[in-house]
Amino acid sequence: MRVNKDFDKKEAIFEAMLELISKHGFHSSPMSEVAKQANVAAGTIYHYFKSKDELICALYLKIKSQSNEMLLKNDDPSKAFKDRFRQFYLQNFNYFTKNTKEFYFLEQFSSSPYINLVSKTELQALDQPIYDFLRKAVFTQVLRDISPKIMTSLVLGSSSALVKLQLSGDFLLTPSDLESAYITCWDGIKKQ
Amino acid sequence: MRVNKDFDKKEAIFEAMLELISKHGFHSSPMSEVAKQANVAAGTIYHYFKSKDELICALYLKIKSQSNEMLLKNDDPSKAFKDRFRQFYLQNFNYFTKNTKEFYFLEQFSSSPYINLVSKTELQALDQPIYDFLRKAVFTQVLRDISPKIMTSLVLGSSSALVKLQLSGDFLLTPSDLESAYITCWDGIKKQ
Amino acid sequence: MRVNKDFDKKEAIFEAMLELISKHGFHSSPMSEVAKQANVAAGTIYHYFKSKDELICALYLKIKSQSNEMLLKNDDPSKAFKDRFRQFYLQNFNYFTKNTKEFYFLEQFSSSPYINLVSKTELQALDQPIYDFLRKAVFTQVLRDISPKIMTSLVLGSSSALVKLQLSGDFLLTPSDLESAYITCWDGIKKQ
Amino acid sequence: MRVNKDFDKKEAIFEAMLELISKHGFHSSPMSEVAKQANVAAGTIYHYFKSKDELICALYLKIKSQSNEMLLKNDDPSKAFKDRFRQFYLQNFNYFTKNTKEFYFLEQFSSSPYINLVSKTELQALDQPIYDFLRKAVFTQVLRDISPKIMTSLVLGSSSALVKLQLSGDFLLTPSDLESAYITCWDGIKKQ
DNA sequence: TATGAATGAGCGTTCATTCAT
DNA sequence: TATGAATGAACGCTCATTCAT
Repeated sequence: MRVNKDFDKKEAIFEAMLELISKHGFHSSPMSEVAKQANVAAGTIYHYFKSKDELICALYLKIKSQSNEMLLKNDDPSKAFKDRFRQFYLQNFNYFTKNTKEFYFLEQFSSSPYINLVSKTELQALDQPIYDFLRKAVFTQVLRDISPKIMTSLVLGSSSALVKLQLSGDFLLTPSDLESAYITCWDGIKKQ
Repeated sequence: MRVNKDFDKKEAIFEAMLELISKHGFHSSPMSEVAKQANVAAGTIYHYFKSKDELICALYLKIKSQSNEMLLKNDDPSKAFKDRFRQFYLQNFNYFTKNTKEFYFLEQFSSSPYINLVSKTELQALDQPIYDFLRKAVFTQVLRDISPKIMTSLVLGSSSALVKLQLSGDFLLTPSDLESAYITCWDGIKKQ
Repeated sequence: MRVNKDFDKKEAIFEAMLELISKHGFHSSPMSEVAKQANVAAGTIYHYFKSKDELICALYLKIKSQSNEMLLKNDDPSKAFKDRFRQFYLQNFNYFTKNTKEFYFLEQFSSSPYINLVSKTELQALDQPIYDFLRKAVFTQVLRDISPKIMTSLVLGSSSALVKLQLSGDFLLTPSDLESAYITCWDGIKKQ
Repeated sequence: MRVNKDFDKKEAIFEAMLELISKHGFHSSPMSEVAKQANVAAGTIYHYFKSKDELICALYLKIKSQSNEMLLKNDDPSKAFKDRFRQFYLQNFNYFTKNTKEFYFLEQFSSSPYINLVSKTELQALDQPIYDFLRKAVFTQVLRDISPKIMTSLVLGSSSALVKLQLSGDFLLTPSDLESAYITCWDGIKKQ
């Protein structure tokens, strides 16, 4: 099937770029290498993407949306919010700790000027589920009364710092370390 | 004077590289442009640094050590730890919010494979003051009993996420927002 | 046709490099000039050769093997060895005297550290025909009983010195000069 | 003393350049490295030599004249010419076999376009002693009646080929090999 | 005379992109 | 659609040479 073939190639290109950038960074990930790893010709990439920048941006949106989907996948709105937050916090750690290529890529991209190439509204749309998740808890007075944007930043910031610590290899977090980290975060943001 | 001239050129090169990378990223900061902005010949850079990579790494160590020094500059050990923490937390925000080039550069560097080019012991030495600042508070039971490494990650992670939020332009934090953020962090990490 | 185009470009690059090096030496034969003379883009050279050094070495092996083939092309094993030797000796002179680019290039290469970049076994294989040509004559007691390696050196050394003399322009060898040179060499190496 | 100091520096520069070129070739012997090895500042070289090319040419003339002087140093005109020739031939081999830097440098220089930078008359003057040595023997009918220029070429060519063979490491010549080589050469050139 | 920091043209090489097939 | 040879601008870097000290 044509569609599947297309899908496969595009997917292979994405996968190759992800692998290369996560490992070597933007400036050591030439298109020729992407082509080689994706088993396509260099020119083929340009049938799917206008330019290297566009490919990288598309990859970012794809990975970002995939991961965000993952993070709330097991959310159960019928549970107590504290439990839902714990589930979310640990899920985040586990997901990126196991999908390191995705983590390294997202970190690099969002810390670099590349981030300015994607529209802010598109970015906000991607973070909307997490944002909403926290915002509702603010409105229902489960969480402190601070701007949901700030709250989202604080939670995600500390959470990804935790992933970075684990991946650095300097410190291996035990399950009980994780519980401590989660409760530290929770005690900070909960309605006092 | 020789020493001053050297200092000036090396400093000018550092400054030019910092400006370029913070604005355009590693791969859009050619040495030729660095030379131009630093008002030196291209070859001159190579009297001070063996390679582009070495220059970038040296710049990282310089900026990182300068900023870390700033963060605890006004620390007053005679005060209550909570106040000292507040001072540190706000100082961090203010410093990077005003020195955006430094912030963008540090973020990019530490999120990229470049970070692997500097020795871990050297990195740890740079973070030692902050690490010690928090560690002592853990030992004196002012803070929760969790690993100082984890605590450092959580605090710095949430703090730099806050800076990122401010610099993104999406949300301008008021002084009272900052107070909320600080107290959120504090309530999380303090001994319960 | 692909094959012919490849052949043409590679050949053109070889030809351009040969011309430049024979005329200006290694260090005054920039790749940009090679590209220009070969009517290809600079980058194209790197589809065919990994580096300048590799191109130069490949060129040496090509020229060396081509010339060695020439030298014994008209050898007629049914003739008396003395006649065969004369034919070989004069052929050598004539070939290099007419193909001066090849001569200058081979001389420069084999006198320079470049020679260490090609494997000795590969080099020996190229000289094998000439070596065998003389070795057999030693074994059949037509030539003096000295090591074929030494004999090969003596013969080729004096022969290429002759070419150098002619090409220097200081002295134009007549046919009878050549006969004298040949017989001088022959009288030295023949079984006394 | 000034003169001695000058002499020392110039000598040190010569020595450094000789060492570098013999080992790495012209294009891997930067002036900065010459300066370092000679223990002088880069600029100092330009007090003694106008340019790199001039330094290299001066070095050639110096080495060439030194070695040529060596080659006939022990010549004893009262002996039989055959013995004098043998002495010369072996001396040549021994000298270059022991002074390999000089040999490699001379070979590289005289095979490269550099040779065109020195005046032919100057070159001829340097080779005059050897030329005369053989010419007289031609005139006195000890040697074949062929042009002394050709004779010089043949002898020196085969002789330096022998040195090359030895230095290549492929074949270690014994004293008896040397005798064979000498007599081969002699039997070729002597009056038949 | 001696220094060595500074220069900048020019080098070898890379790589995003194109286009004839 | 897919290819990959070809392009050439631009890169990081070198190095012969200069000149203020």
